[in-house]
Amino acid sequence: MATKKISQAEENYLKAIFKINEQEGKAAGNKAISQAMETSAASVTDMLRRLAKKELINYESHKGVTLTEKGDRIATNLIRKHRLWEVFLVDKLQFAWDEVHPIAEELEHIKSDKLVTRLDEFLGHPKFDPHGDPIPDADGNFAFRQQVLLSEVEIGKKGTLVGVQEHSKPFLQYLDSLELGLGTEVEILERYSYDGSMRLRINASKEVVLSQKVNQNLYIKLTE
Amino acid sequence: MATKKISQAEENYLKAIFKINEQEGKAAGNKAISQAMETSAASVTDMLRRLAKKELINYESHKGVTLTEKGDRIATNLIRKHRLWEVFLVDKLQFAWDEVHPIAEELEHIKSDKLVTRLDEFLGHPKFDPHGDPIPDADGNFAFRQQVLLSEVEIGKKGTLVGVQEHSKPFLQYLDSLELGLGTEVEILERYSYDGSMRLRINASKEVVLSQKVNQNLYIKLTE
DNA sequence: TACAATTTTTAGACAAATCTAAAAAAAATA
DNA sequence: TATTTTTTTTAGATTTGTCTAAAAATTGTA
Ligand SMILES: [Mn+2]
Ligand SMILES: [Mn+2]
Ligand SMILES: [Mn+2]
Ligand SMILES: [Mn+2]
Repeated sequence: MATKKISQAEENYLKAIFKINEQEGKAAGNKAISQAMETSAASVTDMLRRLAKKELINYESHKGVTLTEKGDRIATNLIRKHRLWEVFLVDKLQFAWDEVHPIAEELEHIKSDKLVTRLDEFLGHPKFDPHGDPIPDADGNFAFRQQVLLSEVEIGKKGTLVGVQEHSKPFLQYLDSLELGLGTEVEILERYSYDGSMRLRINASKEVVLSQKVNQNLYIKLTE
Repeated sequence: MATKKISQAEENYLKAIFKINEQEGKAAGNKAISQAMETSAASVTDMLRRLAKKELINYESHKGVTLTEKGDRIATNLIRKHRLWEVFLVDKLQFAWDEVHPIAEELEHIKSDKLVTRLDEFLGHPKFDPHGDPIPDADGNFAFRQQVLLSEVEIGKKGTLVGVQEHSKPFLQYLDSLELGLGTEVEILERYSYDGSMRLRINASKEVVLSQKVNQNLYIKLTE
């Protein structure tokens, strides 16, 4: 019954399964996992068997996997650690939001509950990470925030940029070049139905035009 | 020529070899390494072959090992990271000096030069860690400090506690219970030749008696 | 429903890091 | 120097995490 040791590789799989379950709203297939982990399908089958033996996932051949309660707790805690470290890197060490992910990918595996507690405290119990993603609390509860994709917002409305759907370096750097970041105020001026692009005023001054690809990846919190 | 990837296990061996070389002032034997790493002698032989193939150590069967320049650079950088993280844990997250070692043992393996640079800056370029051990700079140079073992100090002399030889949790906790920490002022009042114990005044007030075992593990910087 | 495409599993291998038991080499000692 | 003790290496296994190629199962489509 003693909780067996969980390797870094196993932890990464659990996190990947958690995210696929969340995004697709259903059991994660071998294919999706192998893509997320950038490994072969055969490796995934091997690992799923190991995780099932440790009772971290619910697994039946050819049926896709979900996390057990134990697996869910571990995955949620990893996400908590990952996002707290990202906040540390940006807020305390002045990293840019496009450079923190790979470092947090390593830091999330440091095993010390006290470290997480103290870090959370040190950072002032942040509720969202540098990309606007919610940081689960110690019990695994994610903060909820009312938000809409920019692509869904009507003309004339105003709001604040609170999150990004995409996390890639090129995307984040493109936003930087437009001076768009979390907290930026936006007002929708126009929408071009031809290609789904939109014209906005940002921070009550400059105007920018965003392609559909971009405005489908930005989360806005509407003003009132 | 491209620097091959170095595993966490390999890094830990390099650090152990560095420390044995330093402490014993000569090539590290298989036995000493296996004790430091808490592994079998056979595992050490295996690993030494791997490290030699990667040109990180100078190794000839039955002759003991030393680090190559490459190996030395890696070991020194690990020590730098380990000690910087210990400072972070104590100074920023309020950990006690007896709890940080195992966590730093994991944190030292995070691979990002920028992270080390930024952390060092954030901490104000500390020269010594929470145990008084010198933190090598980015070029691998260790700060030097004039210090003596308490057991060598003559009666009547005064000084400041600047370092500990032993790092074990029980030892550090015992010092805490005596209210002895880095920076504590000590004055040598008496030395009992029978068992090598010493009577001291600390911080110009309380008196304590320390056994030889203790006073052979404390480094003092003499006043003047 | 039958065939084709896709997904998943199996079989067989490999590198890394470890182990135990036994053999070989070096060091200590009588 | 000869013998004993200690250290180091070898031999042979094991676990973890990965791979490729091929087989089996499932899903999609004509
Ligand atoms: Mn990770
Ligand atoms: Mn993030
Ligand atoms: Mn370590
Ligand atoms: Mn230390």
